[in-house]
Amino acid sequence: MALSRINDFPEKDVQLAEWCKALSHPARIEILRTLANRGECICGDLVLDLPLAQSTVSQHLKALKEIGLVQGEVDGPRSLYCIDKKNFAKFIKAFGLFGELINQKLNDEACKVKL
Amino acid sequence: MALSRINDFPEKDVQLAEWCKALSHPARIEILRTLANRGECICGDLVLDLPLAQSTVSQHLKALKEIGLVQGEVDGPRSLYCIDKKNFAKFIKAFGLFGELINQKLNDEACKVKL
DNA sequence: GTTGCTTATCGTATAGTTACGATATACATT
DNA sequence: AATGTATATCGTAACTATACGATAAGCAAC
Repeated sequence: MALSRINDFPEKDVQLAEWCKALSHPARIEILRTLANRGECICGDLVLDLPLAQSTVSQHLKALKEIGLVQGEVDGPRSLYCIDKKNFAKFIKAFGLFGELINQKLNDEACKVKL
Repeated sequence: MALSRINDFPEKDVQLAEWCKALSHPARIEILRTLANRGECICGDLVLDLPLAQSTVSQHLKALKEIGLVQGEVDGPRSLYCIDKKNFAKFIKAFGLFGELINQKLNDEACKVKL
């Protein structure tokens, strides 16, 4: 790259883009859904659920943790994960506002282009 | 990669992941918002709006078109773009179902892990 | 037909993502 | 202390994304 231009964009949009990137792989979607269904999971539970190697699942968990959508805690020899409710709610809200805004405009003003 | 495992995941999740990937860059978020606000745009309008070169904007538009969130049409020497309302609505709906499901579970069953 | 304008595509460089196996680390249990 | 279990991290490979400039392609207007 010539250099990333990410920081030339509004912070709010950068944040929404990052959250969406967290959902841009089906494994991470599955992980979040499983964590929601079970309340909490150890890494090994998720490995059984997913068609991926243990190290790969651990990597996806790390990504979700860094983005802030899950929390992790050491529990003896295991690691216990759960969804970070507060940040997840922020994400849902930000996405909702974006979607609402667009849907509203699309209703007001029909798209004139036909392909 | 050892080989992509994307197709070992449920089609529904792969689709949602792809739509989210479309929003995983702030330029594409901006493009969608601008298209919604103005109803339609030519590529050059978007280039003025964004801190990116013309070829880069064209690339982002191509990506959005391939994913199905925007439509494009040739208009003389220009290209006219607008949001693909139908697919955008599908995306919003799929995302909403995912978010709802998770929020519901998070309310039922508090996350026990604290970090 | 030539000029000018707009956009797409090509070539390319760099950075980031996804995936795995192997290994290290950390704790429990014997 | 030694062994076993669970997970994180390292090393690595392949692929994908981001970005730009340069060029090609398409159309309008002269």
